[in-house]
Amino acid sequence: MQVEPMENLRSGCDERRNPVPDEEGHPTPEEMDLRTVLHALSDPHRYRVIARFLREPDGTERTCASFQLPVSKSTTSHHFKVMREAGLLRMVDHGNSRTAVLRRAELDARFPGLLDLVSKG
Amino acid sequence: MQVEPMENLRSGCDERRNPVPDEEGHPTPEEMDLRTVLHALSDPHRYRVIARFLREPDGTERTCASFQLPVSKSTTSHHFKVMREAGLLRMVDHGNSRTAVLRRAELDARFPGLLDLVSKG
DNA sequence: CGCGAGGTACGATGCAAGTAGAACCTATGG
DNA sequence: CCATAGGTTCTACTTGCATCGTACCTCGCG
Repeated sequence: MQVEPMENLRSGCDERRNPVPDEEGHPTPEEMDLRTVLHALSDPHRYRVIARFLREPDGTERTCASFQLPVSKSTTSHHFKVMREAGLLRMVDHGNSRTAVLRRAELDARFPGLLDLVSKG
Repeated sequence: MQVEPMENLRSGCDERRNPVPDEEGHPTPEEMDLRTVLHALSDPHRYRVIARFLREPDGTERTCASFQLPVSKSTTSHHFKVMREAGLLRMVDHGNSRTAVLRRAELDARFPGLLDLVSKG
């Protein structure tokens, strides 16, 4: 149950098994709303997830369960849905499980400095 | 009975810079918490107030009522209290009324880039 | 001196959001 | 082929928060 890096580097049209990312509720950078992102980050559990992603190399994939949030499985899923719909995370289907990836480059381009604030926290 | 007679600090009505931040519940930059600030900004009304401040010259003072938020007087006061306690605004006593000032320089130093995001919004 | 304007404090209320349990889904692996 | 792991969805509960009305405060001004 360890985290495999998998080297999922989104270079150009890198698509694993998920041809259309937007169909799963991922907003494009233009669709991202700052207030929605701020609200997503204002929750302690979600903030912690993003902060932890920021301490790891770019492109790191992690399962929702690997964060071991002190909440139930369904609540964890809810929080990841909020972050996904805000544009913070991208969910990648891996068959058996799904992993989350911080949309770092897109967020840095859309909201410059925001992730830096979180990483400095 | 419920109102503590805090010492009256205004020796001059046109006193702009308040040298003592903590007396009225203003956090120091070190006391500011990013999550608290993000939560304060995630509300549409509060976001609008900050965004409007950012369109005006630095140091601009405005009364709470001047924003004409589509909410009641007590709700407006509540929102300004949230922003004040988060560190976004500084309330300045002017005897008859009070004005709010965006703590721009302090926020820029404490959370670099945050206000820029709001102004680009 | 009382009145009004601008704000704050408090209690109540209604809705949004966090939370959990249970049922369900999908792919992997024995 | 079923058991299991990891996630999602549904429903329900509960907490938090925005909202409002009311009461009250503090000036400044008739």
